[in-house]
Amino acid sequence: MIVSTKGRYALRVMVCLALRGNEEYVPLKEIAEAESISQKYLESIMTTLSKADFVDAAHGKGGGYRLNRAPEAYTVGGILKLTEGALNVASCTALGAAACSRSECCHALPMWERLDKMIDDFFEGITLADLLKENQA
Amino acid sequence: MIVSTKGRYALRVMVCLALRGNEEYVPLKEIAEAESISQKYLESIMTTLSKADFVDAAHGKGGGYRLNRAPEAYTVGGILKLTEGALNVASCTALGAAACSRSECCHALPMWERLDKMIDDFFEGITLADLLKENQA
DNA sequence: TATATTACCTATGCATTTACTAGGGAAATA
DNA sequence: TATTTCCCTAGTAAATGCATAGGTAATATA
Repeated sequence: MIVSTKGRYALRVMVCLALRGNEEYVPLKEIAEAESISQKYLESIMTTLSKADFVDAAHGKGGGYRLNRAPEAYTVGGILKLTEGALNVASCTALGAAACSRSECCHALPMWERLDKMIDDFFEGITLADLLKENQA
Repeated sequence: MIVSTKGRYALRVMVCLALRGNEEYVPLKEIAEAESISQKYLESIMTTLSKADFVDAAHGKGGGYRLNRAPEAYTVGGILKLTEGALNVASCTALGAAACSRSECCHALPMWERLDKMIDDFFEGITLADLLKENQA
C-alpha cells in the first residue's frame, strides 16, 4: 500500500471542503462527523494541511477550515505528497535511503525510477476539481 | 512503499538464477552470499517461489534452485504478486478489504482503480529478460 | 470580562507488518 | 550412514499506522 488512511482522509476532507466553497469556515467537528473520521486523528491531518497553507484556519466561534484556492489549483499529487511524504514504490528510490550499494549495476533500479515517474505524473495530472466530477451518486 | 524487500529480493534472485541458465541447480547458500541477503530470510522466499512452481528445487548434494522456464516467460508482475501479495495503491481496492461504505459515491475510487490498472499493466509488461538487459555495469 | 467555541500541541497506546533469527526435520546423494 | 541441501514452525525487535487523551492558545459573543 502506498497511500494510507492519512492521505485518503486528506483527499476526502479536501473534496468535502471544495463542496462547501471558500466563503464560510467549516469546523473540524462537522467535517469529522460528515466523513465519519476520528475527530482527534483528523486534527493532526488538518494541522498539516493548514501549516502548508493548503487551507485557511480560523479559531473561535464561526471558525474552522476552508480552501484558499479554486479546486482546479490543487493537485492530488500535492495533497498526497504533503500528507504521506514521498510516494516511492520501492525504497531504492526513496530520498534519504542509504544509496544501495548495488545501484551501479542493479537490473531493477531503472524500472523503479520509471514507475515512480509514472505515478507522480498520474497524481500531478489530477486536480481536486477533477475528483469532484467523478462517481457522483 | 508498495514493494518491500521480500519482492525486491525475489526479483534479484530470479535475475541471479536467470544469469546461471537452467541447467545446473544453484544452492541457496550461494545465492544468499552472492546477493548479500540473509540466508534464513531468503529460505522463506525461495520456498514461496518453489511452491508456486516458479523454480525447480532439488534436495541434497548438487541440489539447489533453478529456473524452469526461459526468462522471457516470467513477468515482473507475476513475481511481485506472488511474493508481495496484491499491489494495490490504496486499501480501498484491495481484495477482501471490507467494502468501503462510501464506495457508491466515493470521488476517489475510480482514480485508485485506474492507477492499480496502470501499475499492473506496467509490471506485467516487463519480463525477467527485459530486466537482464537493463543497467549492466 | 466571562464563557463557549474553535484550532493547535505533546504524549501515549495498541495492533499489525517487516525483516530477520533459531532450531530443527525431511529428502536426496555419495 | 553421513553430508548436503531444501523445508517447516516459532519467535522477536523495530517500525508503522491509526488512533486516544489531555492540555494550551486564540477568537467570538453574551
